[in-house]
Amino acid sequence: MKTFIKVMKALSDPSRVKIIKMLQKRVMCVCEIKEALGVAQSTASKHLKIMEDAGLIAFHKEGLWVNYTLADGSSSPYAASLIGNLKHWLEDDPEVAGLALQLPHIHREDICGR
Amino acid sequence: MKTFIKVMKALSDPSRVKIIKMLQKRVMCVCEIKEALGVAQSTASKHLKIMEDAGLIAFHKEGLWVNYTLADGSSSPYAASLIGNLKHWLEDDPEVAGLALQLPHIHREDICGR
DNA sequence: TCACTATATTCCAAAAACACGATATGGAGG
DNA sequence: CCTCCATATCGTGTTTTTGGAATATAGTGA
Repeated sequence: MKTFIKVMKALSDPSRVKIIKMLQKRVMCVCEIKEALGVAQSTASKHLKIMEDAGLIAFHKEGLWVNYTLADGSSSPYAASLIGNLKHWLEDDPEVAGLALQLPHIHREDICGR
Repeated sequence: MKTFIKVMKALSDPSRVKIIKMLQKRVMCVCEIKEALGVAQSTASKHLKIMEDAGLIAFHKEGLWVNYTLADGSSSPYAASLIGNLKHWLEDDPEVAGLALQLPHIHREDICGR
């Protein structure tokens, strides 16, 4: 029950759902996510931790950068199923569509080294 | 997005998930649910309203009783999908299994007219 | 209409979620 | 070893969620 609740809670916040939808398009680092969502860096980082605890996303470090990706689903069947559903879900949502449009113009090099 | 978040929030509480699991077995009225969960009547009623708003459950009145059932899924595709998944999910959860065992011994006539 | 009963709603206090700024951590390069 | 930078964590104030008691509502039968 606890692991299930954790996944549901993780998907109960619009910012976190938007992160999932962005990660469907490509790998992202924390500062790119913070930029896309327009939130503080600490806020982005915390959202990512919550979703990682739930088994929704994974990361691998590459020097100073931390690249976040969708989880492969091996850690939580609930997460795996929801990730699958979210492939089609919310594709027509205006906020999600807007993010998809600006995503190609967000590059980590332009954001962090400032 | 809002309707999706509503469904996720509705399923982010253990008591509400337990209600879904019980409604998979049979129709229940508010006082039966309150008894099974061991919560106040107002609490049970509020949980039910949240899930009804999310399109997860439905009710029809029968005199003073209000019978709650799982929704048919016509009001929310997200709810429909999750309800489908929850048919198999959490079947082995100890709390859910315990509820399933005591469910046959809970009758509205024994609870309310007291 | 009046009393009774199952449920809904309101009110309030406690707990959790959330966001931000500030600080800590840890890898990379000199 | 020291500095720099991307990210993580901490501390704090604010908002949302939660649960129960008390009250309101609505259906029923007399």
